[in-house]
Amino acid sequence: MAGRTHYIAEISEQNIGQRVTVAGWVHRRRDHGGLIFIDLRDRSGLLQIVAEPGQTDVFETLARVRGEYVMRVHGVVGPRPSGMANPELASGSIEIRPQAVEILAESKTPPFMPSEAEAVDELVRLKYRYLDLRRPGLLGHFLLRDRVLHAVRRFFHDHGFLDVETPALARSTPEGARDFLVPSRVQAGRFYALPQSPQIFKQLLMVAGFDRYYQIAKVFRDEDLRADRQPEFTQIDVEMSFMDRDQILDLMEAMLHQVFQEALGTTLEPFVRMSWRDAMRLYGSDKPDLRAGEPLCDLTQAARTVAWEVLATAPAVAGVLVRQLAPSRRQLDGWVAQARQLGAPGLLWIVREARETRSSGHKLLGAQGVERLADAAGLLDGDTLLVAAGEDPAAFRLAGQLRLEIARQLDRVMPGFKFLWVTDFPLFEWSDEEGRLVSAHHPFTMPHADDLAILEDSPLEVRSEAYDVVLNGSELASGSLRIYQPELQSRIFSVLGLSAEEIDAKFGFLLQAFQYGAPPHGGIAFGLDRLVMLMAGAKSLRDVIAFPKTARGTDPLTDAPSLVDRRQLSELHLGVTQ
RNA sequence: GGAGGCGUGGUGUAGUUGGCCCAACACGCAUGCCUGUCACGCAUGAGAUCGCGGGUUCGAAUCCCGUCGCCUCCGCCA
Repeated sequence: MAGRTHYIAEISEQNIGQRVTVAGWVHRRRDHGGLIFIDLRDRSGLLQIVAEPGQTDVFETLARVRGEYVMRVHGVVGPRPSGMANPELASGSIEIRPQAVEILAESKTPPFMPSEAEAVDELVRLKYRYLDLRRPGLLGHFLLRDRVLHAVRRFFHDHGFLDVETPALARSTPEGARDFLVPSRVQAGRFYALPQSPQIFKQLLMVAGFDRYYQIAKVFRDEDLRADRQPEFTQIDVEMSFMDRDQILDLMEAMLHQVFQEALGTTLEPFVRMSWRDAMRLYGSDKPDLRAGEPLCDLTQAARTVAWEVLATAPAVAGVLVRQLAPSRRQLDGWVAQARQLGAPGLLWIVREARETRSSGHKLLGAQGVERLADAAGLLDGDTLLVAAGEDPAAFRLAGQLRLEIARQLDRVMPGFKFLWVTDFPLFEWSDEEGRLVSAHHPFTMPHADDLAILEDSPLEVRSEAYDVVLNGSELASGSLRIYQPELQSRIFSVLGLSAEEIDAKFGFLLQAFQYGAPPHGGIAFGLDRLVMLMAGAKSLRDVIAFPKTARGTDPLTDAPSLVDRRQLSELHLGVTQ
């Protein structure tokens, strides 16, 4: 007896009467003394093995088997006795009557059983990640991840994209996230950086005339972690030449449609497209969650005419609509408290009911002012309006956060996948920390053609040809058309306040490349892990990465990062301070 | 860097207004019984000095100080 004839999921009632050999782990055993049931598990599923005492050697072997032992079972597929089928199990109507069994490996009692629920502390699960990954639920995420990657690769290959690898040992670039550094042994005192993205290389590939590039690229950012941020993660990195923005958006959207169709069997709706400005006005966020109900109301104009000066003179007044609820006073107070916690000075509420309109603003605005705001928001009987006033983006951001929080509280977030494109991001933003303008996306982003004239005079007004894919309130991809004219690139650098020497030292090679015939080009990068996480309905990136890091950046399984010995350090010309 | 939550047998939790707790329950584990279970059942048993260090007290899982670890969020993430 060797190998196996079937994966468990391949065995069905069609195989009744056949001899099969299966191999896997003991998921669970039920020992009745005179009768032993074993649920055998392989990657594909579960199957019941029944041992009766008649065949002594088989029975005795199965009697000493324990959870997570590895076994091979050779036997005949049989139907279960009538009334004994288990509808919970795909193989619930059949079982295997073993003729020979082998224990291939014993197992110590595991710290937790893969057959048990998710309730085990995550630190323990990470320390025994190989056991955790045996859990059918977690395994399922990786089966999905594989299908997604396969669909992605097929799409790009079929559309003429070349899969090209770019260096993992690259040059440190200024701007952006903190780099992971790798010391050079050969070049004393010098460092490589692990790529935050293959950005510069893929642009050089466009200069090289590769025309269409993609890569499933591992990238690294040395920043603090979150449930949806790991220090190393995987991007679907894409770049293409001679395409305008809408052609790129169309093609990338087609890619996602195909991936969802093939990996999940889900047909997506066409993606909404929205400018950054509209996204901020309508949702108070550059990554709106379209599942969380209606957009915000812009009440700034309506508020101009009310009696209360604070509202009338506020640069921005934003309203959150909560339809058909009749909230309790306690609920309303809770939202006000929440708004305060988010940094708002206050929050006004208006509840329109058939007989009267309740509001916390009657004293300040008068009944007329309350009605005016309610009308402007389109408030119907039974609806509630929350009003936040403040600085221009701030009031909308706050209202946007409240919109989300309340939708979650009321369990009103719709299921499904709501995609949108957000376009026309600002080219620059002000950095308080650095006291200068910085690129909102990256310094190679193409400015909007209509705004080139104000590049130097009103840089903060300049829109860019940058675009994001947003899925369910989460940034899934980010990209842009790139600058391909060296002169324009120099203008951008100088608006960013980089000196000629700095530019030459940091980006000289790129600018030089652009002097040898750079095609117009643009691209995008998708967060693969985030995509799989959202598709799987997982709460954390850790659930879709085989060997993830903890929130403090450690790996409890291998105990990385670790100390290294003095000799390794001295070879690298390094000393550790402190 | 900041805020919050958590830390008690292998696992999940209870106990946290100090003494009734050298710690309870469930799962798991061991042994025995059990021929149709599928979270099998029944019985018996082993297993934790309560993250770690210090302090207060006649007495600390429980109070105080410090520290470590995990999780979430803010900052940060071109």
